[in-house]
Amino acid sequence: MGKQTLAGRPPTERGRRKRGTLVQAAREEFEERGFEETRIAQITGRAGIAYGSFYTYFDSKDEVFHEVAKGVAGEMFDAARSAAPPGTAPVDRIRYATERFLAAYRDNARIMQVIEQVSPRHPHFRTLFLEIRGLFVDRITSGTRRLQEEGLASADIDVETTASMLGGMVEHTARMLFLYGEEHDPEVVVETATRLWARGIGLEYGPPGTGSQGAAGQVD
Amino acid sequence: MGKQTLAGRPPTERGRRKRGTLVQAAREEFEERGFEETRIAQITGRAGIAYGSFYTYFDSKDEVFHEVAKGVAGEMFDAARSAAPPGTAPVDRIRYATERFLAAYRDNARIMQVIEQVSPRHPHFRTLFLEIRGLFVDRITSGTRRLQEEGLASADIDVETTASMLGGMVEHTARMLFLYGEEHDPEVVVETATRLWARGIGLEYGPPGTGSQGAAGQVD
Amino acid sequence: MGKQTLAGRPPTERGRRKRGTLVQAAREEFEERGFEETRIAQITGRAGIAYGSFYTYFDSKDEVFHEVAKGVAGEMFDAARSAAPPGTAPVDRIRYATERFLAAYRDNARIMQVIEQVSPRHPHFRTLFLEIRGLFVDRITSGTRRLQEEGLASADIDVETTASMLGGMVEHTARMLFLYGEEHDPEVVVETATRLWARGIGLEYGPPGTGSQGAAGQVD
Amino acid sequence: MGKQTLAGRPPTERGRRKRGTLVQAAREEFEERGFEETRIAQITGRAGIAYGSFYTYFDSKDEVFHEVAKGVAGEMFDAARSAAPPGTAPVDRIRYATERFLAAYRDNARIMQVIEQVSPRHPHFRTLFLEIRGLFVDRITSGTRRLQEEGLASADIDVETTASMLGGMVEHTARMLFLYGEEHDPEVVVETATRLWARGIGLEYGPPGTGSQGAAGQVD
DNA sequence: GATGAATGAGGATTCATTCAT
DNA sequence: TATGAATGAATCCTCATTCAT
Repeated sequence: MGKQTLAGRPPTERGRRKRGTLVQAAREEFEERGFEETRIAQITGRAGIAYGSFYTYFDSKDEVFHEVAKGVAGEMFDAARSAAPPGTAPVDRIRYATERFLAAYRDNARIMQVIEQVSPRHPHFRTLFLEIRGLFVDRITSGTRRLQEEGLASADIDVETTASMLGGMVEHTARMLFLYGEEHDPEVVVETATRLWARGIGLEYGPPGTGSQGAAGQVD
Repeated sequence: MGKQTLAGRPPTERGRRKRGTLVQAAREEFEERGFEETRIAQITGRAGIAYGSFYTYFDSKDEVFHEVAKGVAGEMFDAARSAAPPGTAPVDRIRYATERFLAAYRDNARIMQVIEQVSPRHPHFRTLFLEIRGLFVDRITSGTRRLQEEGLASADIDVETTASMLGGMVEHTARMLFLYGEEHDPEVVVETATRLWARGIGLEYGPPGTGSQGAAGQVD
Repeated sequence: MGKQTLAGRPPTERGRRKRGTLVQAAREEFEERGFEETRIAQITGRAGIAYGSFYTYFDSKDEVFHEVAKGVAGEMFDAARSAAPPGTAPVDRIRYATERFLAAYRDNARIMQVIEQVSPRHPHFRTLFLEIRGLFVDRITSGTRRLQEEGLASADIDVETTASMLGGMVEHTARMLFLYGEEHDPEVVVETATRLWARGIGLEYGPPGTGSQGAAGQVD
Repeated sequence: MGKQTLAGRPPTERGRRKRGTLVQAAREEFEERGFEETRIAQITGRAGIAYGSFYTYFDSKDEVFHEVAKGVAGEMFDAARSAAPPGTAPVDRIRYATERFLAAYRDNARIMQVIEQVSPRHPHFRTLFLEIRGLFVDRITSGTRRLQEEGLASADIDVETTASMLGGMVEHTARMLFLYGEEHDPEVVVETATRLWARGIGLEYGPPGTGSQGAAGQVD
């Protein structure tokens, strides 16, 4: 990939815009039909660009997909890094993280699914997919460790496994909500997740605003 | 589908056997390569049957896949229905259900993933996939309701949402374990899941064999 | 090349015939348009076979070309091996070899040219091309050596170089005749070639039938 | 061809230089890859000129090739016209012509081959190719005629055919040497060619410097 | 004039399905 | 029924040429 195409960094502003249009169009097509079923002609058609021009900006279908996936990873990473303001109570931190994750997933669920579909046969995407997930789980892991140190979370749990499962719980819920149209009251989902998470690690759960604990703990 | 082929119920014993061989071969190929990447020639090759004979038993590639999926659904349904013996303590029932689910998923994870891959564009498989999942969630729902009635589980939780999330938690864990090779001690996984589940619904969690409650409750 | 196509040895008689038809059609198209300009559709069209069926017999355009070239090489090798009957006088042997070569080249000139065209970028064909030529030159070399031993040909010539040049002379003449339509009386060409060849290696040249020497020498 | 582009005669000095650069770059690319495989982008890349500018100087890929071929023809024509100094002995003239031809061919062999490759489907190049060759053969023809008139060469040979074959012999040798890497001692090649040529037309052959004849004859 | 992006026809190959034996 | 060859639509990618800056 790369050759003499602009693949990567087009010099002109106009080129950059056009490339962006293609990436967006590609993302939408991939979301609607999956990677294999998406035709170059559909992408260029949606972008309002000539067929051949696709290859001015990308060397192959794989390459646009890489680009799309890169963007998604960026968005998800940003979401994973966002933390509640200092001084927030532990349970509220959990609630905050859950809301954040669900919001990020809502916008990216479809394309994440396509990335996952592709991943079994494309190690690169498999890795990317696991990295996105890993970042979330790591946040939960370190947050939980801190709560243990502060004596707020149970000391006898396997933090890694617990974090993996709690993260998975929220992720799976996001999938059911945004990919399979399972219907739940969003508020209830957040509260249920927060309760299961908090109680699961031994925190006293209280509904939003209760501030049932001091402001000491941190989820991430 | 159907035409004048035997698609469905071949009359002779020999035909039935051949059909079964094809379904098994198809399942293996689908697991290894996904639906799109699997070629009819690979299926017949693996089954040791002539290329053209495939169409004696099935009208299309879609049809074998239906057949494969039907089998998987059956296995998963059986697993979902299995319950701990009467008199088992609630936490042990949860543990039992978790173990059962993980075991069933281990054997079917790859093909389940393919079914899921196909589901966005094939309503039939989407439905099937949701039914399999729904059955598990329903078991959890009714089990939890019973525990509430017995005063063992928290009364203030949204049972449907909670069941969906707990089921999702275990399912997601199974995916990570069996599809993405995440490594966890199986015992720890089961115990962590059981703890999160039990505590989440307000049960007192105790390690296996503790029998921390009377034998009254039922998870399913 | 080879995969699961019949590439090489089709089992049924009917298949073999069809394959042969394709090879012949391909040869004709290659002769008319060269390798690059020949389209699969032209080959199948000429053969009266469906487009896709081409790939039942060959894995690629390259492969038919290999097949065609193999046939040509066989014909040329046969021509190179043919020798005048024992007892033929040296000059008559030269005349015989020249006639034989020209006849063989006449039938294969066009396709030989295509093989040559392709050879710069396809080592396989380059080798094949050089082997065909090499065989002719070797025959001349050994024939000339024998004549030297018998004291009929000059002893002071570099046999290898001489053979290469005499062979090239006849080959080049064949090219001009059959590829570029240069017009010469065939009889005159053969006589001129024979004279230049004979005199060049120091033989006494006499017109056909003269039998100017005893029956001792051998060109090959 | 022609339109309103400068195709042909760019007015400014700078334009002429640029055009020349392109022709040279084109020649090198054609030599390395052949006509079909050469891309406009490769030519402009090598020339260090913008892609689009190619069409400022030429109307098409064919046109640069014409230009390249024209240059080659010029060089070859010059070589063909060069003759040994007056007073050189016939055999030395032959030797001289052979050396000249080989030297000219060495520098142009690759591009000549490309011209030949293209010629079957481009009458223009076919003609050009035949003209280059024709010029050499004509020189040989007239030289031989003169030797016949002087009683030095056999009177009973068909001069046209003989000239064609002798020219072809040297040309073919050049091809083997410069295109196919056949290895021969250059001195031996020249001597062998000279001997075959001289003896073939009935001249007494003597090694270089021998000056076996008076200085009367002329090869061209 | 110079530049390099835009255009779209063209072509090799794949493969589910059909069909003749 | 069994077999495997036949079919041809479908798709990705290439690249000479055109054209807007």
